[in-house]
Amino acid sequence: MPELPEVETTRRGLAPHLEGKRIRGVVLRRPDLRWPIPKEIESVLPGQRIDAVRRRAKYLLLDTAAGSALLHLGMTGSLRVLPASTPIGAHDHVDLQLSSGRVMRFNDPRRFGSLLWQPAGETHELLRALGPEPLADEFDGDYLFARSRNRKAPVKTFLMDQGVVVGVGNIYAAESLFRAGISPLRAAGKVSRERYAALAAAVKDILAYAITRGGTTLRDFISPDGAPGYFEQELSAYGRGGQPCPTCGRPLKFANIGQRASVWCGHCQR
DNA sequence: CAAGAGGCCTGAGGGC
DNA sequence: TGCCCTCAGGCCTCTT
Repeated sequence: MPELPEVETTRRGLAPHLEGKRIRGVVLRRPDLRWPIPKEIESVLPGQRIDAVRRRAKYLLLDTAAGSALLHLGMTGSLRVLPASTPIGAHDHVDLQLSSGRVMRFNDPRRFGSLLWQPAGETHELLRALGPEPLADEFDGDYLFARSRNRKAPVKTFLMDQGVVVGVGNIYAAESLFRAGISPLRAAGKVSRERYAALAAAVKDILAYAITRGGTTLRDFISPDGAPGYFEQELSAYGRGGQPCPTCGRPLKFANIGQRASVWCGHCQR
């Protein structure tokens, strides 16, 4: 499930294939993904040149002079750059035909992903309420401390709120809280400034490192070498419920928190 | 405003 | 071997 490192890895894989190329045509095999695909994708995008491939939160933005195509990978979305002759497979919903002769193909079995449009100079509604980027300087312990006062929701839920900070999903929330030694069940408003400093540092370290590993869950990758993500080999908590804590050896606890599967160490995380 | 629940969607995996 | 059920979960939207 793509979180920030996977989306960033995708962006880095796509950029050399897309930047400076022109979009020759768009093929939509369904009229909608999570939301209806806006008409501009077919009426405005063809003929545009892609000036840059950017990432904001878990969205990818393909910038053109007319505006930006917004892509979200949802749970199961993937983007690949392929020879135009590559046969269509199941769940291949969208093609962008490139002036290089290749196509960027959007595959998404569960269709939680989206393809949207943002006119030049405007910010799409869905991007407006997003919190800061976790790797930006403005995201730190003091910020988390200030935002969390009087919040009674579990700190894990708070950390996964995209209005608080973007890009941290279930995997990296579990790993960051483990690293910082904070119980995911603790009320967000009851975590000290010092411990939030440790948490912010853990989020930054883990996300940055996961990016260097190519993310956690990308398998069908778009780069020419087809490299998958390797970070899953280094997960301490996520998906390891019942197994020994890497630090103290006691069995890791497992429960749903905020309707999300959660794993933590009842001894090391308080 | 905050918090919790519902819903979207399909493949994987377990049980029988 | 094959069917059925449950689960996975980002994140928007609705309800309380």
